[in-house]
Amino acid sequence: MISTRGRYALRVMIDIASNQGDGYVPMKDVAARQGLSLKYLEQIIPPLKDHGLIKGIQGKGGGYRLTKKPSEYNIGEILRLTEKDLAPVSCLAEGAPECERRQECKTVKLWEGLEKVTNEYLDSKTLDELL
Amino acid sequence: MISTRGRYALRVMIDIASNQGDGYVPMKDVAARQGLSLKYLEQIIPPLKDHGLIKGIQGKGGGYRLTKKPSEYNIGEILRLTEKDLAPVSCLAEGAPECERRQECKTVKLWEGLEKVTNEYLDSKTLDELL
DNA sequence: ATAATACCTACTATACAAGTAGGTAATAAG
DNA sequence: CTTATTACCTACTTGTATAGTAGGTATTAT
Repeated sequence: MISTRGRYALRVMIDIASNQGDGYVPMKDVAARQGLSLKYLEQIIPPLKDHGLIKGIQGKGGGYRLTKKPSEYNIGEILRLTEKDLAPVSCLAEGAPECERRQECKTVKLWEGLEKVTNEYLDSKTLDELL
Repeated sequence: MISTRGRYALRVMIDIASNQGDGYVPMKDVAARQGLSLKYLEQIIPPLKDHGLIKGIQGKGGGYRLTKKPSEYNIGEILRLTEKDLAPVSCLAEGAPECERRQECKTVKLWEGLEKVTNEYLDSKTLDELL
């Protein structure tokens, strides 16, 4: 299940896209408009910045803006960066210990298929479709 | 993310299908073969019985067996019964309070689409495909 | 100099997942 | 008809992750 981290990140991206104009959008304003905790958003945002999806500028008049056109973001990349893991089961999660039963496991292909289907769906949707 | 409840339920169904022959399979044996806690499985199984997916018989020589052919079970129904909820976000979960932002929410259609995609995938797979 | 912003790290409360525990009721076999 | 074996039932426990709160520092426009 998608947690608040991923859901809020998406709302932040939508909010920035809707309000950036040709300037920068302060997270304080995003938090107020979206009814979310500024302090919590500050913890969610960093991976989006570190991977170049948004650009942040400090100081008065600063804030964030998108680095690409909304149509160039797919939802999957936003969620994969902000959500712990998009894997449908823990044994497919990144950094999960190799399962002893992997060889004889009758269900692993099912889960891999499910992971593929969800990622394909999320990668097929772009940010501008949500505006 | 699919929890142990759903994953174990699936393994139980596979195990019963593989071992029932023309008799009944004790959960004790399933637990031993699968390396799972009997006591925990006993908590997971009831909804499968209550909805007629399996039939239980008490007493010596008792156990469980399937009520249909493996090809007649789809994975989605097994998971929906044993997993708390298959909804991708909490606001789409059963019994969730109506979201105030529902009207203005830009993301709800995305989540509904994701839910549809995952359910369609899981409903398209049958138990016999896992044997 | 000041106010506003991003940026950083530690801590906390709560809920839930994943079991453990200790029984009772039913039934086949000896 | 006693015993062993099974399903079936309900309460309790423990560890971990989520969803924050809290208190700062660094940077920059005015």
